[in-house]
Amino acid sequence: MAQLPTVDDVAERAGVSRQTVSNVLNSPGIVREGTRLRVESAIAELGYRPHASARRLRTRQSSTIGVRLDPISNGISGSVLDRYLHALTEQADARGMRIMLFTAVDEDDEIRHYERLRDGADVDAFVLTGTRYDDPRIEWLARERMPFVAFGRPWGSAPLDDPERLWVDVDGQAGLRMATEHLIGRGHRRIGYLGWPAGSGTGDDRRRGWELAMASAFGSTAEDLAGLATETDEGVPTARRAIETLVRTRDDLEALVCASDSLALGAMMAVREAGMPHFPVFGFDNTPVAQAVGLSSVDQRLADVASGTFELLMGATGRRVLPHGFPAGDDPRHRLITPQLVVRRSSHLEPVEEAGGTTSGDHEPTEKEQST
Amino acid sequence: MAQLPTVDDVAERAGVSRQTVSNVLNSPGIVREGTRLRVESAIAELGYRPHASARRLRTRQSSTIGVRLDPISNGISGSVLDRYLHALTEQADARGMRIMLFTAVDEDDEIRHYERLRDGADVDAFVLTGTRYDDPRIEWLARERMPFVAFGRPWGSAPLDDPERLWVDVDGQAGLRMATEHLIGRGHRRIGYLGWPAGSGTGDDRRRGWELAMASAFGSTAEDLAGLATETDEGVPTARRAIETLVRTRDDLEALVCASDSLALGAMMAVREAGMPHFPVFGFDNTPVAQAVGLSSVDQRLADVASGTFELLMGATGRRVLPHGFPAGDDPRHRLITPQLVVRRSSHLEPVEEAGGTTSGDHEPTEKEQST
DNA sequence: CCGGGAAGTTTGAACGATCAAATCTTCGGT
DNA sequence: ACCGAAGATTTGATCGTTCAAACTTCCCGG
Repeated sequence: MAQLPTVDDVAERAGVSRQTVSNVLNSPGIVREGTRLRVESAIAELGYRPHASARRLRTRQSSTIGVRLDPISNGISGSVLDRYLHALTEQADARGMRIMLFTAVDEDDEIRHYERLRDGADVDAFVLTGTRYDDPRIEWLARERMPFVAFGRPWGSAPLDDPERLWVDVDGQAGLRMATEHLIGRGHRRIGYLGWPAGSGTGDDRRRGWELAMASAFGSTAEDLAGLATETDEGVPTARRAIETLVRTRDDLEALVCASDSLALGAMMAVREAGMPHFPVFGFDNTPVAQAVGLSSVDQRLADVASGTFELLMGATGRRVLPHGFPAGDDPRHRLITPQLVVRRSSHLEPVEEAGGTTSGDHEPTEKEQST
Repeated sequence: MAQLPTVDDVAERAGVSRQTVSNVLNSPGIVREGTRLRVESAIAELGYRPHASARRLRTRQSSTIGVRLDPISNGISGSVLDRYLHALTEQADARGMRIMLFTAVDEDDEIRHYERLRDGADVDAFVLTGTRYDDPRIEWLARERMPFVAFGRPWGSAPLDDPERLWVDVDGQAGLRMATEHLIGRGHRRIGYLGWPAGSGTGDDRRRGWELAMASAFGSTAEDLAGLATETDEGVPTARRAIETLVRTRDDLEALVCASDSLALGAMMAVREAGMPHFPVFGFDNTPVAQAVGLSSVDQRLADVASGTFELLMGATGRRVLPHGFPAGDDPRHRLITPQLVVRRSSHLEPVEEAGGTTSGDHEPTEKEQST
């Protein structure tokens, strides 16, 4: 073949005009059935495919969503973003959209990329990750009226239901509450919490889930809780040292829930070294590592997060990005996804037979689940 | 502003024609200096940015590279591809290129996506990962003369230096040889190998590195080596069981090198349970998990792999993708990257003080290195 | 002072699609 | 049968850029 076929080639073959071919593709409803079939078979015979750039130029839409790939995959939890990215890509495929990546060294650089990608009409919208208090990126996007959705609540000064700030997030509070209640159901009372220093919205929210579960089951006071909680920066070695200290000072501790799998992994290592190989530990994120080492965890349901992202961007079934600030109908401006417990060996008191198979190869959190 | 400025707006402001503005942007050399400066300041004043879709339509280039995001991030080693993707995105930025993602359920589906993305002029080239023996994707791309580079040698029937099959890979053989020699240098002799079943090009290549190191240091025969090697499918639990067996039958084993971090992690768990907390173990991939738990490993230098990918696609400094089968000049059609040892606690006999800091927060393999 | 060629710049067309408006068909109601 | 409106299809213009060729300007040697 000399050249790729165009709408004109298809039109000629089907004995209709350009525009009719275009209509068959974009608004099949307004074309008479006979014509439509004729055009469709011409398309099939010629193997015609619309030229994406030409369409984008004319429609002024790129059907592309920009995502920044963070500079450093942050330790073992970094895989959360990677899995989210994967789920996003699948959703994008289903909606006729594409995901374009870019990198940036810091937030200002990221904003410069926003400008460049917007002005070049490269992307219709952005998806943000790793949001923080009063994130300047969100401010910029809202001010410029650029469509976007943040993965992670925009904790900060603006109200969470601000219609200009769309977000999707995982209900970490519910997740930790579920994990804690699971342990309570297995008969534990003195359940500790290992989290990050106060001040990160995400971390504070997760801790609150543990606190609520403890308070509602045992009426624990703030003092009780403070004695059972430890805070440390993210990382396996830091968690390990923190728990080594904790188990020395609190030898009545029966179990532990953690704000992340990294922390939980460090904690697991510490309790095993301390001669308590079956001390129950719960992580958060359900990373591949948790799966590999048999760590119970809380799965973020990233597929649901991704489909929520697209619902906010494009409406329930829309094929194009909605203008900034105008989600379809009365849709709420956010999605809060309830995560799912994944119970593995690490949260059982008794040793688990080594037969294996229960934790190998599986990827979906189906081993044993408990919702809400 | 009502509308984004176009070349015409810039041209009017600078008192020149469209095409001159275009020339300033694309071939500054042919424009007289005075004119160029005038146009450049008009561009700056108006904040003009070329419209990417219009340019792509006219030039018939998308300046975009397609990458398939694998359906399942394969366990803890999945992060290798994620980090490669990140390195690719950075390189792309530097070359004025973009990375577009797509997903596919299998190889045939992936090929259908190739067709769609090519015919829609969405991408100029593809980057393949996870290649296997006689990979049908490579055959299709070569037959269709679509530019591409594979990360991973196209092990199989075609010769490795086939000019139609460009590839970049990490020299796994050198990596395992380095790891083995490092252990030999520390005085070990009976060094075992834990790898995958024979038949995967990558696995066989890595094993060969261990064999060569052993043979050249101790003159080990094939029989000696067979007794020291174990094979199992990828995965932490499988590795753990395999090593539990191995240490029972070979109580003279002194150290272990593995084909992946997953295997190494399982091995570490097994030897620790067996009461040998300081048994030296080496992994491969330098995943975040290895870093987190202090596992010595072999780093793939993914930044070098990514820049090699772009050198093959676009030439040393080119700004556009080269046609299929015609790399610039006499460049070899491939890049074989030598990996780098990252030595951590897991390969030391003596316990390491718990002070930490040596393995926390770092990301680059700088803790202690040894090249070739 | 003119011819010729290189260097610099402009003009018209094209890339492949969709939008907006014009034209042609179909069909029901009187 | 005829009219009008709704339905279906076609035509002309346009999105913003670069290509190819035409045109201008400039410089130099004869």
